[in-house]
Amino acid sequence: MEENSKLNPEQQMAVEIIDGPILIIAGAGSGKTRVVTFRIANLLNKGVHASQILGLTFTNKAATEMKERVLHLTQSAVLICTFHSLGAKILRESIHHLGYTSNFTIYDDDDTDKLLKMCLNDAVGAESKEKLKELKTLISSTKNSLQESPIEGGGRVEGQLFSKIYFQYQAKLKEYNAVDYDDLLALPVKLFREYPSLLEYYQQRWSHLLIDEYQDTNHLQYTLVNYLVSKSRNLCVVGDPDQSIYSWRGANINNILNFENDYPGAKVIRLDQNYRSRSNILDAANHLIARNPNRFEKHLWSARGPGEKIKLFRADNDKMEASFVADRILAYQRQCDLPLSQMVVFYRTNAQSRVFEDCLLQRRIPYVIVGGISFYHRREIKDILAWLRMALSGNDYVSFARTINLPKRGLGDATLDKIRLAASHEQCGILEYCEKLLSKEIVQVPVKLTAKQREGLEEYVQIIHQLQKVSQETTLAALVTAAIDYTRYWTYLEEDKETMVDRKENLNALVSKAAEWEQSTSEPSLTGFLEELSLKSSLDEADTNAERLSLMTIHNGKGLEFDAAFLVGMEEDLFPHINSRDDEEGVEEERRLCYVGMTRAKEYLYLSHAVTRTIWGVTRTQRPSRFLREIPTEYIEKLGAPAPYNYATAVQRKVEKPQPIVSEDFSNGDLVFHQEFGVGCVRQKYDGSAGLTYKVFFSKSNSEKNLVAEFANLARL
DNA sequence: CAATCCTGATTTTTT
DNA sequence: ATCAGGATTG
Repeated sequence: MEENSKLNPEQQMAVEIIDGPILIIAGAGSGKTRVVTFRIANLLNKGVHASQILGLTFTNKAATEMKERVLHLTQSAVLICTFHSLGAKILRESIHHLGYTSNFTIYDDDDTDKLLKMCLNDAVGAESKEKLKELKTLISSTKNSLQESPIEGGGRVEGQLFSKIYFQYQAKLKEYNAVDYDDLLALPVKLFREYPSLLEYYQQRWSHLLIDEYQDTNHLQYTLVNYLVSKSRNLCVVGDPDQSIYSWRGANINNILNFENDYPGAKVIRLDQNYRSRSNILDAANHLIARNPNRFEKHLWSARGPGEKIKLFRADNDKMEASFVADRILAYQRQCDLPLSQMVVFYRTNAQSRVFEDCLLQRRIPYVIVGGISFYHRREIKDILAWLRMALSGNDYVSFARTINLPKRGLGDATLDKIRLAASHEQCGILEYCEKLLSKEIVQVPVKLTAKQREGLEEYVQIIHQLQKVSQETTLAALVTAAIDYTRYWTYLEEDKETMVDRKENLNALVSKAAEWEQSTSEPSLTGFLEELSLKSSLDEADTNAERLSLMTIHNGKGLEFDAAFLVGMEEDLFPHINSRDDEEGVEEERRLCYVGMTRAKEYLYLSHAVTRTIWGVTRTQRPSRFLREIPTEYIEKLGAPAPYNYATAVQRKVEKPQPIVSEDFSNGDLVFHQEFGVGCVRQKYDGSAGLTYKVFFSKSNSEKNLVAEFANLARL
């Protein structure tokens, strides 16, 4: 919809009621973002100061988008951020009350896993994967219950063991001056409880709150918000119970269902007009979701006309399903002028992407997998960041353990454990302990080191000192470069020739990001940079404008829309997933997930399933998903085996046997094909350390690779 | 302490 | 089929 076209009456109401609690039930495609933007503009018009408004979202992407739209409409900068970065902000200002310092580290899942493993090891001397997983959820549930003491677990982990580990885990976090993701929400709540004056300060600071995707809030987020608005009661929440798909992560759908009870006198506004989908698609989705017994009754409608029927395709096997989808996509692109960026393949599990990738590669259809491993979770990036964290605090044992043996310094697990325990006894930070140990200062529990180990540790401590010095006097980008240089990280990378070039590229990208970030921030600091990176996900990097087909899990599709959507693998035990099969609430959530997937489509929706599917090397016979039966047949058109699209087969034949060319005659701009990486574009030709090298951009991975000409295996297209 | 083989697990993952 | 982490070697 156009930015300045008229709001419908419900949208208008949602914009104009600015005081008191208000719940906006915003169905799929009902113009939610627009309403939120206009609402903020209206608040500003009515005299609310920009600094008093706080908007909360779940993803950085959503926050950035909303911030930009508000800026565009009103020229005002309003604080719109994720729940977790709000938590981080509050803690940076006030965490000293709880005995941490304000430059605390934020641990991601990787880091907390390592910490938890340590605790489990210390407690029972052994660890099992299953227990680890269970402990993780128990810890998270404890924090979500707002208890200081561990909750009862119903599983294999004994209460006493869990209790011990929980306290250990929490104590270690504090010792290392670190917080986990849950702490970013739980510790502010703790502050609000224990320091009423602090609470009052934050209540005054933000007089008007706005929460997006309220159906996905967990108890911590609910409580945090509840504290903040309990005085002003100016709370506007936006959400759709039918799109609640994160209960397995602790989201509580009751937060939105009980809103009127929690905030008496709340106004409820329903946005029922869908501006996105053709009514065949929307009505089909409505019928499906109506099967869920426990829900807020609502009925979305569309004025966009019926459009085409939903296409249902039954394939003999998973490979043929993928070929069908790929051929349809080519046809849409060439015959209907649909850009690839307006099409999407949705699947239930990540493992399903593989067969599609192969197929798209063969047909030279550029694609991108949205989600997956984030740039910031790559090993080399995490390594360098761990060095920087050490330079920052020196207490962070997890980062210490990550970096101490890079490259090998003869300090393995056994020695590390000794050092850790000794430092703990000594009651000093890990770096401080190492300094003492090396300077032969009296330590109560000295750790015996071999000459080689001592030398290694000396070198390590010296590097940290150098980095600390550099961090005082130079730019962030230079600091990151220094971290790479001083640690001789490139030498370390060269041990693995296979991955070396890519990893180096990634580190260069990290330096660029540091420089960029420094430019765009008013008060750049290492702490701030590290925080930004810990709170960033792979989704935030995805750029949806490029001319590429998107592949993603349905979970990752929430909030997006496409002209054509292909919902694949509609089979029992895959979707609904086998792990949800036996419990009614689980199936309901799967059904909501299906609803989310269907309502992403504007014009064309395809549902497909395969009769046999190869999973983990085993071929199984699959039954069609129950969801297919739950959609009335009047909206569906069954497709027979499709005539393969001629162009596609022609291209496929051509590409099936690309001639590996050992060649030095590519030039910038040449289109090439690589067996593994797919279609690419030559960006640069230069003399690398390993010989003549091409820098090629591959659309599949959305990344540049350096290929040594001799092994390039490229075919010109 | 490091290298190697082997076993076993593989839903979704906003932060 | 694949890959990460564990146990077992050197």
